[in-house]
Amino acid sequence: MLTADTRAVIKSTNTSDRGRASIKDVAALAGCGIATVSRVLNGSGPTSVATHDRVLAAAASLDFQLSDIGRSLRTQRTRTIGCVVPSIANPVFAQALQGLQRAARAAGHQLIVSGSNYTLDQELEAVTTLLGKQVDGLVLTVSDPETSQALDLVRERGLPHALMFNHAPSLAPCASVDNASAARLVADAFVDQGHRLLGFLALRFGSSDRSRQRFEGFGARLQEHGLEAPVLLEVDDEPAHLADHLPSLLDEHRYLTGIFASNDMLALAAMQAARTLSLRVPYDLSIVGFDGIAIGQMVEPTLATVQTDPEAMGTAAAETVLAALRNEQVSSSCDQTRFHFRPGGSLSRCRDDQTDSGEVAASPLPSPTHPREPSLKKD
Amino acid sequence: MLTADTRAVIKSTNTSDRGRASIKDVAALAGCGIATVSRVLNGSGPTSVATHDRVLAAAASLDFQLSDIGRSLRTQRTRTIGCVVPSIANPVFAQALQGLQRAARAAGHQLIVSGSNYTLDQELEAVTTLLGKQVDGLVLTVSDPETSQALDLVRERGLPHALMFNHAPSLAPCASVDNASAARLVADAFVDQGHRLLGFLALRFGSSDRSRQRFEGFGARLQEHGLEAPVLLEVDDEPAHLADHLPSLLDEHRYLTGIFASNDMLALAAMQAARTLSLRVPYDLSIVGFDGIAIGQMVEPTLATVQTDPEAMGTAAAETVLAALRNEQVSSSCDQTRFHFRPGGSLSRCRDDQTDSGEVAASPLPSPTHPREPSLKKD
DNA sequence: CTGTTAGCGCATTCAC
DNA sequence: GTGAATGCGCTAACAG
Repeated sequence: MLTADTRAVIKSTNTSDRGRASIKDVAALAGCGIATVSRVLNGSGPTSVATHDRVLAAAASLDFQLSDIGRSLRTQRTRTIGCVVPSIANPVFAQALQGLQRAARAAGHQLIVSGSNYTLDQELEAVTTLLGKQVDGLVLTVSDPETSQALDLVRERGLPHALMFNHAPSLAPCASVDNASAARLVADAFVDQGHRLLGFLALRFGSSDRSRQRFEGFGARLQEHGLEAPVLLEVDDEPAHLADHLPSLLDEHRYLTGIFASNDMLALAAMQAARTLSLRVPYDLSIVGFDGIAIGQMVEPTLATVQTDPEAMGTAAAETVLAALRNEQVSSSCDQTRFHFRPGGSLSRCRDDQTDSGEVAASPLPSPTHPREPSLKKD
Repeated sequence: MLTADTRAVIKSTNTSDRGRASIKDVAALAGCGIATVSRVLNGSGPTSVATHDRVLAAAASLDFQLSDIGRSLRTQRTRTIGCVVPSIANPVFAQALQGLQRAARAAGHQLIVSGSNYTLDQELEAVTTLLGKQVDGLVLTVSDPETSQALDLVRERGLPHALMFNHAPSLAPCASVDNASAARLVADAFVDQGHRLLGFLALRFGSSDRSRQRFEGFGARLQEHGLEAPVLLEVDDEPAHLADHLPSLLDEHRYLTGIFASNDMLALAAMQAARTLSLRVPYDLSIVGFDGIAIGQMVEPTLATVQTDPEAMGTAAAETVLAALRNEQVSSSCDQTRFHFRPGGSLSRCRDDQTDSGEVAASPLPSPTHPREPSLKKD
């Protein structure tokens, strides 16, 4: 009969040779079978305290860790959730990822993140790769749920999934805001301030359902106010080129008194572009964004925007797929996150305002003639 | 001898029953061995066009995809790189992730991202989990390379790795900027503008080597200019609570004319806090940041800062571990990314400046008395 | 050119 | 309580 010590000598095949220790090494060192090691380390099944301790000691001395890929192959679960968003660099998605991460981690899952750079092929490629990696679930923000091959693929596979930011309850569970309704609030805000000539600024309008929904809500509400549809200002270049193109775009539309930007990053970029043109925000041009990212409140003037809760969307999306992984029934297929219009210094009364009915003229309204500069230069 | 069709009937065990098809199903459908399927799908080894096509057809009809976990178990490689950063929500890390992602993807690798929330235990936990997942390599930004258990663990395991933002060439390959030298530039900039009473603002100073290196470079250079060491303003709360604590912190130190913030996010938050206190930036308080994130250029006044290239750091870190994965020799153990001081509206001449030597007094310097409010309210 | 075989590390059934 | 045996999906030898 072999003592534990003797066996310990006999093994020595795997551990030191190459890479990390395997469960066999631990079993050999502890003088037991691999099944026991598995049971101890997983806390499954009964074990005597004696062996329990021996296994733990052995594992510690080898600083052994069960291999996830071995387990995954066996259990067909990876404890991993895939996530693809248009851009990690956009704070709005970064915040959502934060929420996702927290929820996933709390449930013992890791996140594999992929960025699609707002393109359809990278979107599909990312999902394909993720499927190959056998993620247990998927959280996506796609360019357009109605036509997304990526989403189709996931649905075919029957993998637990949820959309973030996208709103398409009939296609997939989603965590989003009601973009159209939110955009209507923006229209109201502009109209309240006497604006009539408005533009809608979007990045790659054609490939973002969110942009379109916001545009439509905005336009529809404007028409209800008896105004014309907003002018669509589209930038479909690389986000990096924004600084180049935005100023000329704004310059071509100087007659506009207000611009609703499809998201806060764009709105901020527009504010910067306006400065380039010596247009003063909000006096010469009012700007409203969408999302409510933190930096919007740090700039001067502060950015008027639709305040949403990206982190909550991430959390909600995560909960949806986590619930599905636990085989729970998902109650609502659609998590509508709260939102509200958040006033800010970037939106003020229109200088061309002609309305005499002072009913809504409660906000501080600068006289038609303005001082040459609001702050930086002295006169 | 069985025809392909007959065999196709015989299988039917796995495919439709449960989950996805396996390589066996494809082999059966194509009427060949699994090895051939593997060869065709991987483009390894020779295959006749005939079987090649049959396999492809079979795979397509089952919409089969090779399982990464099967492959990983066999090859002991996961084509996956783990990454842990303090916070996904900080744009500086988001940008770095962007660079990382691009490089990793180009090399056929995925990224598993984890946030440590600037805490040591989450840092260690994240790395442990990542090791369990058998990532091929690791890219980290740790709180302090000298003492990080997480980094120790990785080094013990002998896994290819690289640090981002951290600068500790003796411990691990790293992609960073020379924080101390960069901070000296900031000191010069402040002194050039006649500032003498300066503060250094940091978040969790004790647990960030980057903060400390910047503080030291800043302080050392100030002393070379014959000035006192900067006052250390430390915020060690949750980043979310910044808005609460920062104003009172600044209020306690009204005598300071300039503040060097450890990073741009903090600097932006400080600018916001200053507004809360009706302190005008830069006239009442000059602020300089560090990193050079894009939003810094979108705010008004623009943020003076040290311009770095986070994306390049991500790329460099990725290249380092990718090279190691290809068994290439890493040339330099340390990739110093370029940086430069970037002037901005948030830093102006000190109003208390007593120097008569008007040599550098080129910047527009407002008179000691200012209008009551900069912009938003009318008087 | 192609099929058979042997594990990779693990969880799990089934005896003991 | 515990161990031996099986197979998850795949790639790499090795025969043929």
